[in-house]
Amino acid sequence: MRSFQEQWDILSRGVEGMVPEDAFRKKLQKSIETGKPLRVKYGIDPTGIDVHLGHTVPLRKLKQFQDLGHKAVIIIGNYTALVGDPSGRDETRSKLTEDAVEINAKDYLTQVGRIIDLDQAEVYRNGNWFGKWSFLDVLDLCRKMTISQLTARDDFANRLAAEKPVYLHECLYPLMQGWDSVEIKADVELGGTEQLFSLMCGRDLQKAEGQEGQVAMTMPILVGTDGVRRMGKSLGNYIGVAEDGVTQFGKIMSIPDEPMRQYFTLLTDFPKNEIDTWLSDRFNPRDAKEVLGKAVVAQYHGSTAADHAAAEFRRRSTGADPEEISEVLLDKDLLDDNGEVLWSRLIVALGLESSTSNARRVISQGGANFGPEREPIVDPNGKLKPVNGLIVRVGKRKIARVRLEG
RNA sequence: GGGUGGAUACCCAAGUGGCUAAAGGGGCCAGACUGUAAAUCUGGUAGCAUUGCUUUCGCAGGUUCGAAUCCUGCUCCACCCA
Repeated sequence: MRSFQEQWDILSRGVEGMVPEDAFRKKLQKSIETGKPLRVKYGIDPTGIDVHLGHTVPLRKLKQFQDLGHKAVIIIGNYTALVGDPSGRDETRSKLTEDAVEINAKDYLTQVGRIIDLDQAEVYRNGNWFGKWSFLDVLDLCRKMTISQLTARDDFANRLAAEKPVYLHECLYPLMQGWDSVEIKADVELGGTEQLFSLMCGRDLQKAEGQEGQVAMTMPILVGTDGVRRMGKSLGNYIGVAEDGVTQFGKIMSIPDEPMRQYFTLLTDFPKNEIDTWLSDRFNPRDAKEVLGKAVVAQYHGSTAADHAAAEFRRRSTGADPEEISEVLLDKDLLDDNGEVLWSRLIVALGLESSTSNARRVISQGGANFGPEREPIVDPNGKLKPVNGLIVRVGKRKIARVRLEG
């Protein structure tokens, strides 16, 4: 087992807060002395299906614990998912069915397995215990918190101030999450900064049950590809771990410069001095972003794929077409008696635009071209006689090849 | 139980009889510029058989030459008082 200082250096990297910090030091010290690994909890609610880089921030931290010999304990919040975490939310989450939650849960674990060694981890569903509770048990749990404690939270306070609803079941969420810690006797719980309330709730409940009380280790919220708002699926600014390398790489290249340091710190293992070098004036931010992109893609697809993604990106940035162009079989019904087809219809048929109106728009704006010479398509009412293998481009990214029948 | 306010396009939000496919903002799309980044600027953003036609303003009816706007009923939501 590594020394205290070595572990501390790794584990404290990129951490927003440890509450309380000295408790963590003690726990870590004790773990080293006794050889007993820390139990590190991370809970996820299977509400969606795409694990994105924002989720990987605490997951990567969990992996670091794991690599240092500690025990990763993953809680699948199949019961809490039915409630909906109000943290960081300005509105109530919608309810899921139990079946949907279970499907999501399995899918989640597959994706989480890309980061965590699941064989070495303990995985629990909190329905295991909550499913057996009686109403009396629930009431007993409610006894542990006051309304004023709840309303002190920004999430709720803001919503109340904005005259938006706060439901009773949402108030139970932190208590449920906290109780999970009691059940699994967590030493540390990981979460985003917005989770602090729930994490501390776990600590309080544990102490009330005669346990030591976990340390809340909060991780910064990763900003999304827009560089402004938190990364999230519903905001459309996320990079999914299941996405292909070329897509991931392209998205990373498209982030603003400002969040680069955060991305480097939270998503890669580069030592700090190396990150400083990349982000110094001596390097073009573009190149630094490329390093970042490769490092991230390599984690999910391997270094070969990362190199390929970077090369592919360069190809496109020099104006070349991508290596692989999707081919679309053209329905001959679209052709008129002369064997011609309207450009606008062709563009829709190729899946480059969603409606002929959109296609016409993009044509009249000069956003479409075709053929090896990239001849512009200028007339929204124009037609052509399509040939096999014809390449049509819309905008900078959308491209497709025509295939005729036979 | 009582009262008040609300439901408008992807989202927020104006509009209270015709000039409204519906202001403004966000998002998104295209173009310019660039490091194919961001920022900025320009244009666009219901559909179609596109100089025209059709559908859209919670739902269902009604009044009117004409309704998102008026009337009736219904559904849903929030807040306040108890």
